[in-house]
Amino acid sequence: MDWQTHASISQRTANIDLQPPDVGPYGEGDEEMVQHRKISRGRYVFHAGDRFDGVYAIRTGSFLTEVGTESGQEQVTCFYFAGEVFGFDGMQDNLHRCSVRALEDSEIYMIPSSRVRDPMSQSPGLQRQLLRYMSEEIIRSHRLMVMLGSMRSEARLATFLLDLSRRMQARGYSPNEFVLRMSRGELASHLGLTVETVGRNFNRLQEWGLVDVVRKHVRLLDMERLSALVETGSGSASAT
Amino acid sequence: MDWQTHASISQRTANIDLQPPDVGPYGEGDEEMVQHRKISRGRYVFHAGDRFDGVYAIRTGSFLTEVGTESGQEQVTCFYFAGEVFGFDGMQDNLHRCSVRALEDSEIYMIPSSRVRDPMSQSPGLQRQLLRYMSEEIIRSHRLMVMLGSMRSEARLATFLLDLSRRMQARGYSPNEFVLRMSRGELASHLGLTVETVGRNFNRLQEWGLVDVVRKHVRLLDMERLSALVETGSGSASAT
DNA sequence: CGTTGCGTTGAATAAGGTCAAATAGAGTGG
DNA sequence: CCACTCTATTTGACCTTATTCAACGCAACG
Repeated sequence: MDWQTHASISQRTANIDLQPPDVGPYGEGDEEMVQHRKISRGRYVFHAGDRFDGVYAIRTGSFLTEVGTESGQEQVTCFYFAGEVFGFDGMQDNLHRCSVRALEDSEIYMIPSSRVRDPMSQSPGLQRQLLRYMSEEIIRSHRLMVMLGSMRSEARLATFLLDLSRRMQARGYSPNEFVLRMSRGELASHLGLTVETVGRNFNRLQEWGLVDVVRKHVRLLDMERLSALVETGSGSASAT
Repeated sequence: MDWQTHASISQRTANIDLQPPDVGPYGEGDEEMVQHRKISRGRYVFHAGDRFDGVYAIRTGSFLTEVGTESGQEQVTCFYFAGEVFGFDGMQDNLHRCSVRALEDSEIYMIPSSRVRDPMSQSPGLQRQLLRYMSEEIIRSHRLMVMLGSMRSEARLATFLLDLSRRMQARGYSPNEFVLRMSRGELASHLGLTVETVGRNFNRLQEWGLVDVVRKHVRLLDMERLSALVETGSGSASAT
């Protein structure tokens, strides 16, 4: 393991900051023991079954979590991007229940379990931030459940694109134009669809003039109608 | 609001205890400020949009959370039973994002946000317990996403029944025989299916000899094959 | 070039949804 | 206790949607 210890985390990349205009994930005081690590594309941060050592904050890059369906195949549950934090699933009983894989060459910090767990050894800032991130993850998964449960395929894809757009904007990037870091297969798994259906739906959204898709490059042309599609479930009908 | 203040929480009901054989949700020391409240069937603990005041531990009864799909209809995301804790979704920005409704006459404790958030004002026991519950909720929602994403209807129902069985057992009840607290409609919403499909699948599982269902009363006859159904997705084929 | 991994396209199929009607309980008042 | 009502649940016929399975296209790369 190529862990390094850093005295400061102030070197984190420019336009990437945490969503809440707050303290940052590491408190202000003692950053001595925060560890820093590079992960190259396709490599795992941890696997399901691994011991929980701490949670991870993404400095650059992006990741996905997959959960084994016990019948062999893995399903993608979440994506995480720079500035976000993952690994909370291991706190239940010191064992990770999902695997986390890098979608591209990335850099992360680990916040050791001792600092996560022991209220005395941590700054109030860190404590509050972690609770916020966990809460956010719970909210997001509730939303995803609604999506998977009651929406049809185009609406699922539209929801995903809008969520991505929001997160991109929060990170200081354009909300209208971005590059998908994941493959069609990973996306399909995440949305609970097949690759074919995802592809066909990209086509359909393009035909309707809502998006412009070239391979992994996506441009959102009509956020208005994209949102309407999510809410009403209606297709090409103009819902202004 | 019919809140009452109790000096002790030792009066909690007999065979209901927290899953981890641990300290209990309130630490050991200062229980002075833990508040106790009755909620009758159909009433809400809080609605989406309400201010976050704290998290809630269930003393008796059961609850469900619903999330609005912005197109009017609500979808059931989770069920909670005695001994479990809910309300973490509000910690993100002091606003609840889902509503929680009592499935039967129930009793809950509130743990105020001040005690949840401020690491200095709380016992280490409470702190660790809350993190555990949040972690558990994250794990559970990942499982649910897998279920909603990649399983077909019978497998979803089977998964739900097995999860329920596990939770019943954890609370000291029979894992093979229990009463569903929720309506078919609520269950269908939770599983991302229609009431008709849920009903038909109960029939199918009964025809296959896996369960015995009479209205809300459920008996699991063959956990073995029920699990196999989840894992393989195979139907009536004997998969021993 | 040929190969390999991804992504797209098309036709057939099956799973689940939709709609409408029948049935069964639970609650109410006589 | 019985009729009546209201709601929840079940059943059946039909239809929409997404999957399945197969073939094809297209870059990237040796």
